[in-house]
Amino acid sequence: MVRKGKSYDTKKIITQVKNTDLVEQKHHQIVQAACKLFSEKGYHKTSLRDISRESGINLSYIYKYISKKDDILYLFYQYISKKLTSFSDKSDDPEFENPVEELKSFIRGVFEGIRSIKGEALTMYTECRHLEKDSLRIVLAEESKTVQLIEVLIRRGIDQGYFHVQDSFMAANIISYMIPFYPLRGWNFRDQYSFEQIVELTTDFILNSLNVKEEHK
Amino acid sequence: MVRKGKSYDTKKIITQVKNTDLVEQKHHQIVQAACKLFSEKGYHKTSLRDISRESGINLSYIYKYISKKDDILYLFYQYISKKLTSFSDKSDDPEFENPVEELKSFIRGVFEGIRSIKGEALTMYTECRHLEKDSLRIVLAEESKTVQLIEVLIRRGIDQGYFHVQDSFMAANIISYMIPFYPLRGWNFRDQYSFEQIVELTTDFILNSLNVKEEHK
Amino acid sequence: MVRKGKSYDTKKIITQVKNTDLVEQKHHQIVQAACKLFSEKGYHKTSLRDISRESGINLSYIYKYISKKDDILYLFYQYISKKLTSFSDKSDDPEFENPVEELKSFIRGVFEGIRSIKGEALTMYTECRHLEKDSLRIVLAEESKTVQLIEVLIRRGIDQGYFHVQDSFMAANIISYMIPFYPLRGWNFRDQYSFEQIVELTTDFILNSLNVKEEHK
Amino acid sequence: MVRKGKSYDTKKIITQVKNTDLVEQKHHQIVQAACKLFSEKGYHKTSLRDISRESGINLSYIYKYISKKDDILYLFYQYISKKLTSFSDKSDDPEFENPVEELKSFIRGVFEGIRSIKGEALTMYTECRHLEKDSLRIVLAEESKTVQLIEVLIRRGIDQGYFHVQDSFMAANIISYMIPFYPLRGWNFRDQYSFEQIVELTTDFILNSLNVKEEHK
DNA sequence: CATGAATGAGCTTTCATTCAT
DNA sequence: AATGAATGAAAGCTCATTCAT
Repeated sequence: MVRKGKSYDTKKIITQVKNTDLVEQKHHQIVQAACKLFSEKGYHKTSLRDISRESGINLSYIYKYISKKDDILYLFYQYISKKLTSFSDKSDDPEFENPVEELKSFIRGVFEGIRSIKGEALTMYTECRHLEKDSLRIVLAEESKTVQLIEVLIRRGIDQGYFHVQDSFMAANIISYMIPFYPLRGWNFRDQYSFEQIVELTTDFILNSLNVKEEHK
Repeated sequence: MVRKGKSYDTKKIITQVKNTDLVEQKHHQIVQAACKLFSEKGYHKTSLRDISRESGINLSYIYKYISKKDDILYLFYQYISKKLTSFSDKSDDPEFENPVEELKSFIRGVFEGIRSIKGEALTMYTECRHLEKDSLRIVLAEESKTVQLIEVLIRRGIDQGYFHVQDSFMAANIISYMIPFYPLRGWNFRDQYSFEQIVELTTDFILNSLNVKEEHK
Repeated sequence: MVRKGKSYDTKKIITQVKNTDLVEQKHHQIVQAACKLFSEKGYHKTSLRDISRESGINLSYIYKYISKKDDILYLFYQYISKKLTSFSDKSDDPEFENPVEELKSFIRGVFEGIRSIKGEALTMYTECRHLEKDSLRIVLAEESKTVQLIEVLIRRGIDQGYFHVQDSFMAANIISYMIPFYPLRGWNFRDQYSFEQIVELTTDFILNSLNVKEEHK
Repeated sequence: MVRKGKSYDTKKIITQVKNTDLVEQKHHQIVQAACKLFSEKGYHKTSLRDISRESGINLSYIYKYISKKDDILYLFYQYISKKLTSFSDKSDDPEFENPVEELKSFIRGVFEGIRSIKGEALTMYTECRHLEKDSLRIVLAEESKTVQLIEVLIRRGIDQGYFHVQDSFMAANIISYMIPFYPLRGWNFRDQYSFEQIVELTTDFILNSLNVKEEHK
């Protein structure tokens, strides 16, 4: 039951500079600065002057590569989204023994990935409501894709008799919602568990919820 | 294993007016306005002028009851926190048949509660990082209390043989993390499931994860 | 043939301060500054900082009394318009011997008036195209009124046999167009004629154009 | 009484490129763009970027042909001035029956001419005060020439007994001031008169003011 | 001859906050 | 207790202009 088949377009940011390579490079510089600053003080408290200073690009010149501040937030999201997607996209990986293994690998992958960008991830989940309508839709669509990916995996697991759940789509939603658990809730237990333990416990929690038999874990 | 024994102090907001009743009343007015405005446009885009207008309290006069804008964010959190706590605090409820029933009732309670303040809840989870260090610590401590509450419940369930989990504290953390699932992720499925269904499916997911036997559900 | 009977509304400038007297006083201060600065360097080259400095009103505070820079241009026009109207409005004057005398008095009145605000008058005729649509309409309507006033005078003159022209409305337009002749073209002859001479010669020119007989002049 | 014998120098715009033909060609391109843009939004609201885009000349490259933005305004004036002059310069025309006919033809000529460049004409009269001192002097000198031309015509008419005025120079000034009557005041009657009517009525007005006898009109 | 990269200065506007009454 | 007047600082954005190739 894979729902939603919308086309997930990417919004093009209007730049005055045509040279695509350059644009990409500058955008990268800007995003790097944004990552740091947004993580430190959030989107609203980060001024374009801050970004200019941090990125080393002259304030007015930044406007050759974006057309408004909001574009930077979107750029930031694009960048983080891509990273997140790369963590969960294991299409090129070796075949898995079974869906349980695959899910475990998936969870570990995204947890490790998201841990590597902890600050940014927090920012991401925290500032997304300030995206413009357009950008927000695109970002959410991206998230939707992850949910679909998980659902496919779950359905396969169900078909093969490993998972037992009432509703694969809702399960997928919940699991995808678990992804930023570590950066968002870490503060409450980070000093009591190692990262390894957290992954393990969370994975166990999820597998249980999918009614995976003990012997398949 | 109930960890953390910190004293959860409440930060006193420095006011120029001493009459406690009055302070409380004005704070209430301010928070009411804040709730509406923060939900609409977020903390940063809400100006004190907006709050003054919405609350009907003269702009300068507001400063008799707070000392900086951040105080209002904190006030807002205090208010929402209390609401959230009230949803989960069932100490005065009738005895439950068993921990499973109790957990189910708890989940339903908080889901319904949080649904009733959807806008504010979203704001809460989204703007909390902009609290000042002090305020943030207090708010997080409040959250911690909920986790503890859940953990107690889980441990009771384990003792009575209903739940089977490796680590009750982590389980409690995850479950508490699930609380704002509905307002935060609703956008992806709100049009496909009724609220009832969502509660049911989520509950089922959680009970599974706690290895509740089918006959006890 | 008095055409155009539109209602000439005045646009209210949106201020945050309610006290009408104060608003009027501050507006006056602002306009005084604007008069000077606009005359010196025109509307666009005058910054709000300039106006703040010149008027002695704090930059941000100015915005309590206007809502955008354009408002100041409009305020300036209102002010000058009123002055101009006062020059041409001789309704309270003693009865004139005949329309010729009345016209002569009118011309002298506006010439003297406009001369007294020379700098501003120039600015007025020069920057009006930068008014917003709304404001422009109002200002032009004001001008229209002057034309009507003149037309009435001419028609009376025609009826009484003093003037002889094909089209009173067009004549009125031309005469009204002559009003800023002195400030706009003065540069070409100001050093060769006294103000008196200019008034006299222009008046003569106009009376001729209306075919006033030599004995009536 | 032809006064003013100043030498009407043309200000040379300092260009980095020496090739005169090229300079002229580029200047032409620039002016074409300026005409359009100034008419649309005025001098100050037109940026060099706009001009670059409209003219198709690279922004930095424009600076090889001018040295500051003001130069473009001056270029614009030169261009329009030349056009205006061409409208009034009928030296190569067939001989006229008499000065009345000549004046009538002159008026019609400039009215038609100015009508053909209405937008630019309005801009011209509206933005001229923003010219730099130097440029302004030159432009005004150019206008002075027109006045002289008219004065010569009037004096001839006086000598031949067609016109009767006190002061030919002032009359010439007034008539020259009438030239932009149509573009500047058109808004007040353009929908009530045809262009033909306006020319006719204005001409009549002027002839009257010069005391031309009815039989000579 | 022609272009893209880059900059400094400045503009309008908004805001949190304080002062005086 | 309550209000209106007033301010300094900064934000987002645009522009004329220059540099380097």
